[in-house]
Amino acid sequence: MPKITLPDGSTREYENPVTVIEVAESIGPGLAKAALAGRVDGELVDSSTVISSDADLAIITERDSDGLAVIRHSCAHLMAQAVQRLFPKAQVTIGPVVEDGFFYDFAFSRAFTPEDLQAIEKVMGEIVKENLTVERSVMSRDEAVAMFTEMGEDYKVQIIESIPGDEDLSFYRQGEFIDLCRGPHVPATSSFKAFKLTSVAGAYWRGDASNEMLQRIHGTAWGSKKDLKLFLQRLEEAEKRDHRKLGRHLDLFHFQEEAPGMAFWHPKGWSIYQSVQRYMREVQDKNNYKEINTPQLVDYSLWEKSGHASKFADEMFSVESENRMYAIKPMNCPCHIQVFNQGLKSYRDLPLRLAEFGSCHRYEPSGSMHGLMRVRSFVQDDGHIFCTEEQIQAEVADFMTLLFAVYKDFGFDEVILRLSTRPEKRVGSDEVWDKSEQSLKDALNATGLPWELVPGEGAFYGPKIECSLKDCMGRVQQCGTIQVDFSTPGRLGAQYVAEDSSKQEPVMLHRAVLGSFERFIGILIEHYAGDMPAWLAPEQALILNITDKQNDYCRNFEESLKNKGFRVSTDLRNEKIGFKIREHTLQKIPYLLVVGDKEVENGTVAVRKRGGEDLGAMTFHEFCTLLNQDVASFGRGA
RNA sequence: GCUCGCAUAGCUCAGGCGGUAGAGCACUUCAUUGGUAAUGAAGAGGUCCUCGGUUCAACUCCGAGUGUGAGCACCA
Repeated sequence: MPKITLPDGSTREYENPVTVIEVAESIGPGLAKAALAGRVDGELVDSSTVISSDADLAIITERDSDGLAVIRHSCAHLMAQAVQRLFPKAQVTIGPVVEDGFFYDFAFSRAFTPEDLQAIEKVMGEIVKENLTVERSVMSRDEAVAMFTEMGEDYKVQIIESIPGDEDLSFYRQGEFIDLCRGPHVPATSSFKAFKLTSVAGAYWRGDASNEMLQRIHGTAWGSKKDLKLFLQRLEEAEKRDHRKLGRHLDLFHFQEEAPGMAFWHPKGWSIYQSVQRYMREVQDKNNYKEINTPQLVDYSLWEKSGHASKFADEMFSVESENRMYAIKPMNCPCHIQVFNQGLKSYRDLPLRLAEFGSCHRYEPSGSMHGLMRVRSFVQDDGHIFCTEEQIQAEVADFMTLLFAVYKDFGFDEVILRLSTRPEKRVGSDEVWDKSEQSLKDALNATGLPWELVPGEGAFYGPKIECSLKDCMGRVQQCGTIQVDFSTPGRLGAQYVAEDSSKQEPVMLHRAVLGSFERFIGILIEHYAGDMPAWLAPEQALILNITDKQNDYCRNFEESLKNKGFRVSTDLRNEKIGFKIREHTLQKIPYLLVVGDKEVENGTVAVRKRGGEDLGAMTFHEFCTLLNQDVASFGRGA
């Protein structure tokens, strides 16, 4: 006689075991119709699940984020069924839910075309109309293997064989289609209201490049047609923020065939770059980093000693000159150790924080390059902290504080934090790994923000924290990082004299706040959709005349603002004011200063903000105050 | 690197059963001195990514290369 407690705290008693859907029916027919699944004592289940003892129950509908996940997961099955109706020889593999949608990977003799996608979508619609019931069943591993072998679904057989233990497996059937699945799923194929197949691309079986390539079809599914439309609009808006597009329109940088993966920075883009660099230099100074600069070309032997040559030789650019092999530096750490190694270091010198805006080159795989986000030539805001084991924790904590302060100035409040811990192949004792992982964990916990643990993904020399931001299409881009390294200092002979006059190896912390200037600026452009805040804007204000009678006044005003250190220019062309306003608004200049006879007479400028807001007439002094305040606020809260 | 797609004027894009191409914006010139998102007119601008092949003829068809897009793999 189960007693069901609903989310609002009310309870209902039933004579006999009931299903989720029966409970929904007893509450109301509308809810029963909308029910997609249930959550029983916190666990997601099918709406057909029988509840036989007292339980907490929530009815899941499309309004629930879990409900949306159920729809999407079921939609992946729907798509697989449609694919197999159209292409009986296509084998199914896996079809999980991803952000905003789902995908399913198929093994098929050829790639699917956009026309195929349309056909698949059409068949999906037909299956929805057929209103097939989705039924759960349970089978033993052996039965399942036999069934899929019989069906010729080799990939499913592999999946089942790789599931450990001999627990029973659950399956979902709708019409002629059956798939191995944990569920839960929607009760019937009529549950789908809005879906769309978005793209097709190759993907390796089991994510391993040595395996064959499958065909991955991506789709999206929503609780209503309206939500689907909103999503598609959101995608369109996001595309407009693409830094590659804005980089061209705003004349910031370009790429060309002769230098793949290497940006040509134009005056305006370089201005942003320089502003970011000036800012970082100041931050580093304030935080007791010593800035250095090291060679671009270093004899190959150093990379052999550091261990990078053996691991990354294919990704390093090398140069031969006078029978000597050099590598263009792919990273700065070995060079920083060379600086550390000059002169005898004492424990009193630690922690020693060296920083460099270090230009690096890496031969990134062609398919991995992406605008400014992943390039072959980039500059890191690199830094290495040489310290003792005891100092790790405080240094990591300080770094995280610094990083958040910087991100805040750039207008980023949402940072994705991840901790990558010891990989299988590693150097250093477990004790040391315990300690360094713990230091990083403590630092992460101290931020008070959620973070994700990624076991086994650390570098071979130590664990790391990665701080990522999202680009306009929701792709996660790693920016800041801090990594503990117990290995490289030793390999390259770094030592300091301890209190007991013994020689000790320092611990090295690799750290970067922005990561690379290129990627970070790419992220910034997308974050602001090109509307750079005043402190970063290449041109902070532009003075516009109405007629050429005001030219001298405009030039004098420009000169005075430049003397105050502002980035200003004039547009005195013989064009109508509306035309010039439009043009410079499209160029996203923060302030447009209009000067006509009225302003000349009163010694003012008419200030128009980027968004179109009219701030009225201002004197030189008033405008300076305004711009100074704007610049001083950085990008906080923008 | 892998799968699939794409490459035409500075930019955004049309176009053609194989007979060397067009629009809008930008650019140049002229007129216009106009108060907050496009003044009008005229002009100039292209080895249709590169190299091979097929063909009387290739920007168009085929192949290779390069770059690029989406996804996968990689990311010290």
